[in-house]
Amino acid sequence: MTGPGATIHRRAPLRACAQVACHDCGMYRLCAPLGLERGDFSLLDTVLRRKLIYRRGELLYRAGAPLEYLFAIRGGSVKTYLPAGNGRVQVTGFHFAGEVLGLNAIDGHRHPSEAQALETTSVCALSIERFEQLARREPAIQREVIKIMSADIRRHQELLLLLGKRNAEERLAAYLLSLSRRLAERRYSATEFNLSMSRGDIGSYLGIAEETVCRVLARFQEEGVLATRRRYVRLLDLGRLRAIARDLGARPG
Amino acid sequence: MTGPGATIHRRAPLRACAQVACHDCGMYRLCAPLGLERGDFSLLDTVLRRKLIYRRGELLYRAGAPLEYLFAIRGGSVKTYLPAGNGRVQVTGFHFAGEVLGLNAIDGHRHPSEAQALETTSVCALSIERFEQLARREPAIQREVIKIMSADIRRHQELLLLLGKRNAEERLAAYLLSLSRRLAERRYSATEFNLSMSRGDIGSYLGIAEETVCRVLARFQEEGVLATRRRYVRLLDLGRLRAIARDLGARPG
DNA sequence: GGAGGGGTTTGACCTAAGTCAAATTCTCGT
DNA sequence: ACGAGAATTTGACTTAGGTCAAACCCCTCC
Repeated sequence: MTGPGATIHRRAPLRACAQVACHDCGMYRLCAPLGLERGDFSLLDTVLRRKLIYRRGELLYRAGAPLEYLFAIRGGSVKTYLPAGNGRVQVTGFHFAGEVLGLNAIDGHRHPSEAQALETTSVCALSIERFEQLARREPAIQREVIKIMSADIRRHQELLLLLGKRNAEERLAAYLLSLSRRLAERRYSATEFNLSMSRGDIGSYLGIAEETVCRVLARFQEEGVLATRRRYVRLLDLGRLRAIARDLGARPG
Repeated sequence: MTGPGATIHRRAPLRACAQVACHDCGMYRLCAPLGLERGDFSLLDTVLRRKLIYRRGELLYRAGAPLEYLFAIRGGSVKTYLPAGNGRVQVTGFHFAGEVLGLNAIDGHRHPSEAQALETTSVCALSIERFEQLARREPAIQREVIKIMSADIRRHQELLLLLGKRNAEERLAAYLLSLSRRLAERRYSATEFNLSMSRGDIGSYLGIAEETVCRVLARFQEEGVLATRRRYVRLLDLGRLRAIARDLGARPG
């Protein structure tokens, strides 16, 4: 009754809850020069914030708040979003273990966006003052920041393309593939995972209505491209999904 | 016959064709430490590219090409865009005097987007090798790069908001206000200017069809919000335009 | 375990904006 | 100045996807 392609009944196995090792973390190259791994706890205390665990729904920072810490996600996931005036929000990204948050506030020293934990999430928080002191001395750190920001810009550009030029099916297909790729990079299954974000979040991120997300997922399911049950997703036909996304996930040269 | 609010007849006065002084250029803080202003031409030659003038339609760089130069726009305007598969493109930005192009290629060392002159445009081109040599020694340069990239990210986020959450009228109103503000910063008129980009470019940038751009502009004209004749635009009611854009241009704090 | 509530799904309806096509107006090179 | 071609505008028609509303399904908390 639960063979490949069949509808998913009952509850699916939950994701493993592993955290990234420091070695795999996007902030590693920032932390390493600070000697944070060597157990220098007096320094560690001045750099790290106390609260390192956020529950589902808790905020890492508010939009407009002064930049105090850079956050590296150790485990869990976070959404970032911009307030869009009328109480609505535009989700600008979903972030997983190993990613760094807060860099987009570096020049204004104020967070342009807000960050909220999607599930229980543990982070390393790096004091911005400390960070800047050290960065001034250590050009390698700055070069890392530039790399991270550059990658950020590239991701934004892909999203721009998605929002400007793709219909709902293409957006969702590209989204699922991107998720799949990012999870695979973290050694999770590329074809079977739990979404930590709601349909509404996905819709906001992709610029489509919540209901449209549901409808397109239903259509994909009818066509045998994937199976969903609530937040659990199994991708059944990656080839077809890529065709729908028109190779947005493909990397040239 | 040509009073305020009236239709524009015949040809409108052309914009003044001033270039920014080095002092007002976004690359100034990058150039200054290199001593480029002091007439050190032997250094200048190793850093600057020969061709400094691009005609309308000429490319500054192609998508996928290796990063060779950073470009600072001295005068004129440039559009950047991503190839979107099917031969179509997504315009990702319009750039004016004082802005720096190419930074989004810094970590990949390949241009993710393509840049094309919208009119006769003069630039300073800074060799990336030279730049990186110098940046390694001079942390101040890197800090400037970080600032410029950070501002870039913020602009992208505003655009994301526009593409994800606004209808055609709101997008166009916000676009015109943003143009107006940027031109005013460069000491042009905030209410009267020539667009250097086509309706198609605007539509691509805003994620709407060329025809929709025309129709919305026509509607604005009927309502007395602005007057257009071809690429010449006069904003007649900034208040109303801001209301339509729902204060996207407003700066909090 | 039952009530409550948030997230999800589905249906009906409607509108903003896309597409196709043709007319018109400029621009630019010769 | 002229002609070719590009950009813009307008119209007619179509449709993807938004909105509103109701049902449903879990999950949590008491």
